Amino acid sequence: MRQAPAAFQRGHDHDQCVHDALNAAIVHCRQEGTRLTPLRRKVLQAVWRSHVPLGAYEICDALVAHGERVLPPTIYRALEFLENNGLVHRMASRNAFIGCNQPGAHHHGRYLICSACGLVAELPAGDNMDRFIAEAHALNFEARSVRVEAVGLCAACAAGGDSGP
Amino acid sequence: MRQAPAAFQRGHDHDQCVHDALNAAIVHCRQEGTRLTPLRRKVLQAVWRSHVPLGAYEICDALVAHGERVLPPTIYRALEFLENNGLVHRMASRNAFIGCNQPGAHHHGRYLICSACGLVAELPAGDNMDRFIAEAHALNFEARSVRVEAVGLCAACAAGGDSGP
DNA sequence: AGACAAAATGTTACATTGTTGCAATTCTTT
DNA sequence: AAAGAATTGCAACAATGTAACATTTTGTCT
Ligand SMILES: [Zn+2]
Ligand SMILES: [Zn+2]
Ligand SMILES: [Zn+2]
Ligand SMILES: [Zn+2]
Repeated sequence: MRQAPAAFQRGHDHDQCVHDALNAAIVHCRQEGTRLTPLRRKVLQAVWRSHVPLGAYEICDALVAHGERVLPPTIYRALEFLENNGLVHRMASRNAFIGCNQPGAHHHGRYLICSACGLVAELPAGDNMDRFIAEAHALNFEARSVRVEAVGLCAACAAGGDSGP
Repeated sequence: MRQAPAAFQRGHDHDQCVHDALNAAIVHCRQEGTRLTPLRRKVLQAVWRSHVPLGAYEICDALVAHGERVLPPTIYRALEFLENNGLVHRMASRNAFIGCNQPGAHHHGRYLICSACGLVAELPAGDNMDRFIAEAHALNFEARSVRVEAVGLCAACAAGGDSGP
């Protein structure tokens, strides 16, 4: 069996996980010439601190808990920036946001969502995306972006495990 | 090129489309022993009248326009019933609902969503679903339901066409 | 440095979407 | 008919998302 995504590994070094994501974002924005301001960095950090997608108002609360007073419009604007720059993804089915582990603007997304603990892992794009796009094309539909969301149980929860980090 | 889904065929007999869907729902509920009450039937009809997904409040408005006074909680309950019985699907990315053309409780969903005219077509489950589930399984994730949403342009809109029904 | 323009953030007020709780009604079973 | 379950009506409310405008910060050009 292949290695489970980091989000599902209960023992993984999550501080490192967040740290690496922030560094990758800093590098990415420098390369693109976009501005990862302190506020945006804090929002991104809050999102990454959880492998369970966070809602906009939960991000507000998280920042307030860190002594930052930030209101919804500001959060939504920061999230808009982060999403446009491929640093977070919006999980529409949950009204919540998750950090992207493969920054770089627009790409198709494939997600595994545990219905028990809420953890979400993003998979790298696979060739079944291309097959689906080809299938749509045969129906005369030009697909620009494709999202696949699988809801089920992660290994820990399937094993009757406790809720995760 | 294969035949485009009915939702994307501007000339299709949409009255027939709605009529067939309602009949299929009636048969399905009779078989399952569930109750497609007048209210639920009206909600289902309102949803089917549009191949563009309707929000809950739009359904309210549609019913009011037909002389029915119905409030949100009632709509949401009817939609919950319809979704549980596989008669409508919720498009989370749009906070809206679309009729299912292949009733029968829980099945994976694959949708083509036109970003220009908003029309949505549901495709029958394909084998790329199975491949994806197998891939998830190899990562120790038990997928129970999978949704694929492709956003792009339908043939009419790609051709610079007008907005559709 | 000083002046200006652009971008980002703060703030208020509001719009939209979805839910809780309970009363009234309708359907089913005894 | 009487009791019990399911459905619907209704009022109030919670959660999510946005519009409009003021203020601050940042970058650029003299
Ligand atoms: Zn982590
Ligand atoms: Zn889990
Ligand atoms: Zn139709
Ligand atoms: Zn279209």
